[in-house]
Amino acid sequence: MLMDALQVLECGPPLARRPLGEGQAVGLARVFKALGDPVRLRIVSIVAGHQGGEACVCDITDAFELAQPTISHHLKVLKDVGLLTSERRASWVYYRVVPERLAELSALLAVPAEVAG
Amino acid sequence: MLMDALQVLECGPPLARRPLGEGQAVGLARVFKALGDPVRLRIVSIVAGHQGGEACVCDITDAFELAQPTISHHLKVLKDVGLLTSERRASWVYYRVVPERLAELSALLAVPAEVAG
DNA sequence: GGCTGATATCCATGCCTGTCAATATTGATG
DNA sequence: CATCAATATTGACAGGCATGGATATCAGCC
Repeated sequence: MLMDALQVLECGPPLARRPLGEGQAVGLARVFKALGDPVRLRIVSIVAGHQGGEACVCDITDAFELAQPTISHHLKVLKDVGLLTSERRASWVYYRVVPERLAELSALLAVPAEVAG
Repeated sequence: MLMDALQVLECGPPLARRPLGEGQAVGLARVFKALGDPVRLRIVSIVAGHQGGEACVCDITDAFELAQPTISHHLKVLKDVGLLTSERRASWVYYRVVPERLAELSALLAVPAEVAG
């Protein structure tokens, strides 16, 4: 489902080199849209910066004044686009970021010399 | 309005170093949300990759099968978050990307060693 | 000043989404 | 098995957003 976008990015040139195809744009837009919410951005930040590179849902929930289902919803969105993975250990579920995914986006937005002047 | 997010990013560490504050997250989320649409993503790509680093609205409109007001709307969104600038020359309006803005996002998503393992 | 082409704004509409209450699921523990 | 804590799912609702038609603005031209 998202694999194609991932594929495209891994060997793809940055944004400016050639116009994005519609399919690639759809896949990428989903990932950016997932980051396009303040709560989700903070979640990624919290998880990425947490001890051991992982955080359990309770850690995240405590950082917001939002209902637990809301946090769960946001986690699902981030997981669906491949930005987070989850692993259950005992009663707790631990989330961690997918560094490759962030790296792809970072590379895509890296400004090539032609444009940067 | 968006200057604060810009400010924050310019000297800020990447996502994982410390949890994003709510205000920063709101500003950044707006930019990511602007990129969270396939049409807008392609627009940025087209403008960035266009001859001379700029494209007029007609160039962009021709690349889609969307009504002109729709393209105009997307351009406004991208401009409002600081990803594009526009300049009127004669009858045409030319848009260009703001490289610093892309660079900020790219840097923010760059994966630090702790997380990349 | 009128006319024409390029772009922006306004308005309406249908769809998407963030939020939460209620409920279900899952795992540990007694 | 009953219970409790942690997390996910469901359903509903309000606000937001992408789209396009109609219209306005703006620049060049006759």
